[in-house]
Amino acid sequence: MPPRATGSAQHLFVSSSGEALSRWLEAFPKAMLAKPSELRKRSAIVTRAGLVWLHLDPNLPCVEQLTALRKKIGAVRLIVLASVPDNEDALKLFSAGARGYCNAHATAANLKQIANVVLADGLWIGESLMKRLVVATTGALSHIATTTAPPKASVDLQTLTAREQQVARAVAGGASNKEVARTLNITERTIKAHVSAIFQKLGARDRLHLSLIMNGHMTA
Amino acid sequence: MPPRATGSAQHLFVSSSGEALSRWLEAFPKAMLAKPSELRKRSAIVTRAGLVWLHLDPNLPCVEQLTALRKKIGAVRLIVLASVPDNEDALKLFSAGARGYCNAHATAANLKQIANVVLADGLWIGESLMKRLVVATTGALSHIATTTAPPKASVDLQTLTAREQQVARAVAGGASNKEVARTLNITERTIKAHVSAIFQKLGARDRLHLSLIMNGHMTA
DNA sequence: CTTAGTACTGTCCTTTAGGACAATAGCGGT
DNA sequence: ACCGCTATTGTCCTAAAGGACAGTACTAAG
Repeated sequence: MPPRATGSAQHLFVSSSGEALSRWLEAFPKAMLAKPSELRKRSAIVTRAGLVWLHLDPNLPCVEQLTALRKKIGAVRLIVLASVPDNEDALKLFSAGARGYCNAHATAANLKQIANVVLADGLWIGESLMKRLVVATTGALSHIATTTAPPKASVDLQTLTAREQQVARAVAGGASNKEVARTLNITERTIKAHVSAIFQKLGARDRLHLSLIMNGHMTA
Repeated sequence: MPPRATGSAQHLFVSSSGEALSRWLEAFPKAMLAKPSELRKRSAIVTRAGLVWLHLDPNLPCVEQLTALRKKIGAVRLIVLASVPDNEDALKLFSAGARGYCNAHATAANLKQIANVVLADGLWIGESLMKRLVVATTGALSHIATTTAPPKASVDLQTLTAREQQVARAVAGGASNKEVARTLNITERTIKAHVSAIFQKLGARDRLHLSLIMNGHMTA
């Protein structure tokens, strides 16, 4: 069976606030919204061809939220959106049947990518968690210092020009536009231009997201 | 970036016998074949846009086969094909950096599906293993999670109050003040107060620095 | 020569961030 | 009851950030 296209799938966003982040609707304009409390019985809102996105309430235990939701909607593919991502939570949620776990502030492009993976019966694990899994045994089995080297190289910085990469590194490292401008001996305005281009190419919405992306805490 | 199509990706099958099962070539006619012994240096045969399929030799320890291969080909997406699938092995291999694990006798359609998932940065886990994850409460994965020491040795988050830690993690994860306010159901002004306190305590000068500090990219 | 890409700079404008200064309310300990 | 810590919110203000348009100059490829 060919993987279904993202666009044709039904999407249901479940959030305790009942409202969606703009990026969600940007990714899936025809998505439905609901509060956990609104989902009474086994409402067959979402079929097997769709996805359910659960936006975690940070004030409640995560696993309980998921299991409660599954009792109502049944065994559909479920992706968890966390405003405050946490690796421990992620593992529990996967054990509880989640097929994906990601930052609630992920970009629209990111959400689509995740949807594609999960719709194809894949599992989506964030970069950070994946890295911990990798480090887990490579560190335990052998104390080869090879793990120290590559914390980066996680994004296609290839799409950035040399100058843009230079700026991107500085910004991701915590420099302000003014600082970058001084060190490169060009105008702050120019830095802004580069930064905007970088955002565009990498799909970051601000410098903090850029930092997260370049440091492997978020997929571009 | 849109997920690459399966057909356009490079595929390299690594098998100790040096020959491929017919299904592999049926799925990817243009795939390359190689023995592990033939791959000497860091041959850049397969780029980031491709996939490497490692057919495990049942007579050798699986993790070693994978790590040996990774030393030669670098950090590419790698899928393990096992003639005799084993859940224990699968977990180890995922920890060692595999992005997929499946039966070597999988159908061509299956292989394509797996390729799609992994090429979209997803993770492929077999049905059996997935079931175990769902059932497991204190399985190997959670063991890894708890035993894997924080690779960043978090800062003195102790100095932060519970609420501040909550806010700090959200901010460090890329959320704006407004977003944090909404998820916590309090005013943006209050978030600012917390954020200012966090900066004070951790010695961060802005939210990006806070992110760097909390993610272990900065020692402060 | 023309076209595309890159680097650089400008102005105008809106939104966010973050600090300064201050206030109210709850909670636990002495 | 008083004190200290925490959570909450307020206003005023300055400085960054980031988008919207736009324009010039240089270079490499066609």
